Amino acid sequence: MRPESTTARQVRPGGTNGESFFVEPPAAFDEAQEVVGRKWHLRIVYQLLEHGPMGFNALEDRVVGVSSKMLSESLSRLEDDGVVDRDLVSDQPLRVAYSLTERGAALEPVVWGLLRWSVEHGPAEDA
Amino acid sequence: MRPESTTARQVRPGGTNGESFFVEPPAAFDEAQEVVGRKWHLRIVYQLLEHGPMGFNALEDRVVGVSSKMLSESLSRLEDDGVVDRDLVSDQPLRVAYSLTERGAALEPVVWGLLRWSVEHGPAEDA
DNA sequence: CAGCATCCTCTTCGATACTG
DNA sequence: CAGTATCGAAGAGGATGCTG
Repeated sequence: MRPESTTARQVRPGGTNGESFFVEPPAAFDEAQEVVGRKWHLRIVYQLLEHGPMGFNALEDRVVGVSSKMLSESLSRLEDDGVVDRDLVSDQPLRVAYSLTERGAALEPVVWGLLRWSVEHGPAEDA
Repeated sequence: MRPESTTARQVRPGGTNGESFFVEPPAAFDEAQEVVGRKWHLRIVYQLLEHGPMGFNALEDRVVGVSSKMLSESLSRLEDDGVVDRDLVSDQPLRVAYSLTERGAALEPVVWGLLRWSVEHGPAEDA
């Protein structure tokens, strides 16, 4: 499960885990949280993974509880982050299609991992 | 990669994905985000995964940038969420050890998945 | 259909200082 | 060593209403 074969950048400084104190790559967590830490992002990605490209209102229907403002804002951010693509389908009537980029689609294992975790290791019953 | 064999609860209502519009389980995302959505949680879990149980100050040193206040607050939450355990090691001098619960350790694939994703599908160069 | 503008509130996080 | 108290700034997110 460990990313032994990293391509772009490295997670670990070296192969060995000596006494010499190495730290996590803070930037990696920041990037991850930009996507995974915001309330609607993961839910949007999930819907696009499951059902493929769709329009604004289709998303609004499927992403339970989202308002048009939050959906719009989230989609803009996800676009900026290179996770979703927005394509103009037609002008009259106005129709757009949101889809996942390659970067976005690459989130699939993460989304499923998270869902699996929630399902299999439910909330702590005690508190 | 899909959670075909769920034990506790179900992600999908049925086996079939008909026209009849099913939605994601909102609660699952909420739980996930309680852990993954807060700034320090994932970084703390990461350190405990990598280095095993450790004390408060060891964590403070390893989790780059965290203050004692945020670390304390985060650990309390993670304890409440059943992700980390706090064990009193000795009274004089005061020593505690934080470790992952089973639920916490089960986050390993998610943490690695997220890190892999950041590393392999780096930030969008364009914007 | 596919959004944006405003306003408002609640939470999160950081800085700083202090305690058993 | 292992935390807590207090303060303040920033941002996320919701409600509502309007636009091309």
